[in-house]
Amino acid sequence: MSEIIRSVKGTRDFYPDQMVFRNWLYNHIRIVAERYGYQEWEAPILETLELYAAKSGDELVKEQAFVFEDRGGSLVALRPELTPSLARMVAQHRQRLNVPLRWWSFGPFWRYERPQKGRAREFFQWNVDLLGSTSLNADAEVASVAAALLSSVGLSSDEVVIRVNSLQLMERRIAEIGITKDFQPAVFRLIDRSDKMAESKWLEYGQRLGLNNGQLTALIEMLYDTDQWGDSEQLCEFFQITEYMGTREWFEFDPRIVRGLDYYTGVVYEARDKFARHRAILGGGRYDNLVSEVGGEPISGTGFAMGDVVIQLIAQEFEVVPDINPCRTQILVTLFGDESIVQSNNVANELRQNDLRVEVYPDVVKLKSQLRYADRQGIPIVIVLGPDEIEAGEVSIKQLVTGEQSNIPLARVVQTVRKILESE
RNA sequence: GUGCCUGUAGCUCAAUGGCAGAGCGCCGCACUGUGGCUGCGGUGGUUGUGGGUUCGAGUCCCAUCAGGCACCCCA
Repeated sequence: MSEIIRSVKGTRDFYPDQMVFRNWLYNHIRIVAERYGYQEWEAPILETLELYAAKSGDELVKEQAFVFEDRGGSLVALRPELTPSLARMVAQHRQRLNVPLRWWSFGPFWRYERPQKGRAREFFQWNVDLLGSTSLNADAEVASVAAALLSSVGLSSDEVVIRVNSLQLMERRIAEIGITKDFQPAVFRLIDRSDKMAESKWLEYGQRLGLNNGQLTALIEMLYDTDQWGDSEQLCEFFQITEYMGTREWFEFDPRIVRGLDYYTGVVYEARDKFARHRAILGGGRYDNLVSEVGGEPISGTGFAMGDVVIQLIAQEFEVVPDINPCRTQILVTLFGDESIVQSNNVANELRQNDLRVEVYPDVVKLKSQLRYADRQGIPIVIVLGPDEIEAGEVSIKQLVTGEQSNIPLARVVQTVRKILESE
């Protein structure tokens, strides 16, 4: 045998037993999103590079996008995020869309980075956005959808927190410290790293940026001031609304949250496990200018994205993922010989016409092997159909969990199987 | 792109520079028309690849490929 061709770095193979998690997550996502009135949508997986060029931040486009030339010579990118596509689609059909828009989407994304814990090059991402409202009700609602999902999958606010901040508040604070506006992006990055770097390194880094000791001291003091959200009307209102929405317990003010994407303009947040041992589970916030930047009429939006990788790590860590059998088959019909293939298929078809999920064993092999297969697949019922049963116009129904087995007339197969399945 | 760590059976991992092993899995038999459990037997390998040092390399050295982790960035 020649060597097995390798999969592409950073991609993951989803065997049936691994699809179970993704589908489980997707089901929770759909139910929660619909509960809040959000509609599912999807964008192309390929977009022109131009779409991302000025909107997503240099790093994401220049370093992390999968970019290539198509056969016609145009530069296209595998989408590294969804929000620019959202902005484009909204801009294209602004007039016919009934605002406010509440949209959600779940699909694959690609970023060319070194795979590591919580990060893959191909990943799935849930996006939730509300466009056409500048009210903090919208921010609080979208963030509450995030909280509702966390709750829905079985996590608690003791395990996961959504840390919230306001970019306006931060801008004000930074100005008060005497840092000019052009330093702001660099200082945001410095703030972002404050819990990652050792304090001495962090101070060094701050000095390199040109901050003096007084400014650094003031900055540190600000970063530890967990009560200052009271100075932000925006945040006061945000927290107040989450109270009304019944999700207040999930949120916490954190002055160190400044999101990396360039297009955020207002309230921002990210969810982490309580002790921040993993990467962010989800991140989001308000973006006021995005749609106008792709050439549309200005429309304000707020939304978040959640990747599938970190939430899986967290869900496994807190043991909230149920044990689901990837095999959904309810009944296996055995095959005894080439002569009895008619009878086996007749029984299977009758069951299928009654909405039951049925397999017929494809090969004439020992009954032992057929039963062992059913056992390993976790199929609860086996219908044994051999010469004796056929002769008598019966089938033999075996329940693998209890080992019980009985012969019944062919005409009563459906009702008997139904009864067994209902009693489980 | 930078740094650190790891590559041994299908899987998880052992093996002072000196005969490549265990558990699990898989296959068979006990039980030729009955799974799981048990007992017995069997299958398991170019030690990632290439080179070097050595009487002798899974082990040491170099290169290379792959994977993991961290940085960068971010879901």
